[in-house]
Amino acid sequence: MFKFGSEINKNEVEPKKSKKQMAIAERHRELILIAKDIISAEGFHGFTMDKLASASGYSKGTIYNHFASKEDVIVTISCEALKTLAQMYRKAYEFEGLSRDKVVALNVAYRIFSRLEPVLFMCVLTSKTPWVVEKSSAENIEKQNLAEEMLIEIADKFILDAIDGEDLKLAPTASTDALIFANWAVAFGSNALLNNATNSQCIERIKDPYSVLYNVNIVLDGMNWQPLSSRRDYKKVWREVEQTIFADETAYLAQIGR
Amino acid sequence: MFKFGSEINKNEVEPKKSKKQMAIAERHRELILIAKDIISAEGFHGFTMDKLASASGYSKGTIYNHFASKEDVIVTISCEALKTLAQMYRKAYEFEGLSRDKVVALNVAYRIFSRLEPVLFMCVLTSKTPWVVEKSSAENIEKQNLAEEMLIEIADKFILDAIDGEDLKLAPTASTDALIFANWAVAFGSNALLNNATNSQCIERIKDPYSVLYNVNIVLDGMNWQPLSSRRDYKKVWREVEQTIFADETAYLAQIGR
DNA sequence: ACCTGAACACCGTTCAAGT
DNA sequence: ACCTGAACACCGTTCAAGT
Repeated sequence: MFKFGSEINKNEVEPKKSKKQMAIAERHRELILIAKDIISAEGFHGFTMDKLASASGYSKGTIYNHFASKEDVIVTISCEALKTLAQMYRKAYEFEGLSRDKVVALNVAYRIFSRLEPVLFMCVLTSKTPWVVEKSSAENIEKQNLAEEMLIEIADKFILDAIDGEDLKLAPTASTDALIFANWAVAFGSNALLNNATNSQCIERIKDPYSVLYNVNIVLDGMNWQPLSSRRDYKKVWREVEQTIFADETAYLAQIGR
Repeated sequence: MFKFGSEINKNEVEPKKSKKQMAIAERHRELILIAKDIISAEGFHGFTMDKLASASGYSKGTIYNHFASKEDVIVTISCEALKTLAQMYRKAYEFEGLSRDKVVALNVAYRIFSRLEPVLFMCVLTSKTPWVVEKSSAENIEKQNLAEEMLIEIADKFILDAIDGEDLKLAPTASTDALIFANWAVAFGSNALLNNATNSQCIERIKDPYSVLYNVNIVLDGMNWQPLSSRRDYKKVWREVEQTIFADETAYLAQIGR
């Protein structure tokens, strides 16, 4: 099972740290987890810097040594969320199957992530909002971009493999970036709209578990990524992915009924 | 030229109002416009209820007679934004051309809207965020849903026409809702990611004016909406739409360089 | 019935003093 | 060098008093 936080700061290139620095890094990890818990329990409005201070046992001054502002905490969580997502993408890449099956696995990963960790997903969404962007440090926004780049790099592998295996042909005017962007846009859009599905009827009617797959199929068919959805049962692939590489997560989600 | 606010409250079904009620409705319109201006000038953090009060000349108590909370103001702006967008969609529907050309027009409308009125677009995006949802009145969220339904209703016409004209075949397992959702997801996702394009490289490389069209083409090709993008120059259609029905808006955007 | 603005409570942020 | 928490400023929200 993927656990948010297990990797926080671990994969950063930071040569030889002093004991002090190690302790600070450890505290950083701790604070992010506590912040996430507060948001889970009390919502974004219930999350205050005071609560983060008292729940962690550190003073407010120390909290502000770690984060430039309240919004900075959200961006930091979002960064870590993207790293967790990257791990899941890497696992999706390991799925044994056709190149297009792997993309299905990628989208299963994204969908599971957004349901398994709604708060993290919301932090990512909220980080795209002026309310957060306006007040977060340039340095942290840069980190966020790097985390996004990392995801794009992984996504690139899926596409390059497909081109290598001749399941996909790049139009002379297109680039892999364009394809990644199309995928990203539809995945981000679908999940953002679905997770917020308050009670809009259109979305209500569409809330079946495969609606994301449906959108993905349209996009991949549009790219002419072989085999087309008319010639292969990608619902079955979706289920296979859920039951093999993401079996634990799927079982857990079924158990808590989300 | 589409002007946000010109239609505020005008198309609501509200039978015979007293003079007092008319005045209140008028003030409502006024407040929304002022709120938007403050956000434009000073950002979402610069927007405070105090400023809305003093800029409008009304007391805070009166402001709170109109809006349940600060977040409620954002949702209200978002609602009105969706109504403005609906007008633009209706105009796109009038574009003379193939059924698929009209969908291109729809997406030109959306793209123009998001550039012409970035603040409104951000209000729509921000309204999908827990920060706002948590604190807005149920009644207002309902209004937001109705505004979305209205957009969906318009979008439905584009699809039904295409089915009528046999440019598009509905798969037995699919529904028009599913197609609308796919379109909506890719449009929302593309524009959200593009408008926030801080400096992510993938997005940077892709920031040409037709990247939304590119995604739309993929989606419509995936639906097998005739004629396919390989058989028709939709860039040309996109430009035609810009230069005919949205000529004023396009000229204005070029002038201010956005 | 509607409007007002002083008053309140809460929370983000800072910084002088402490270790 | 890092930590503390009292103090400050600001802002969302309310409500008794006024018209």
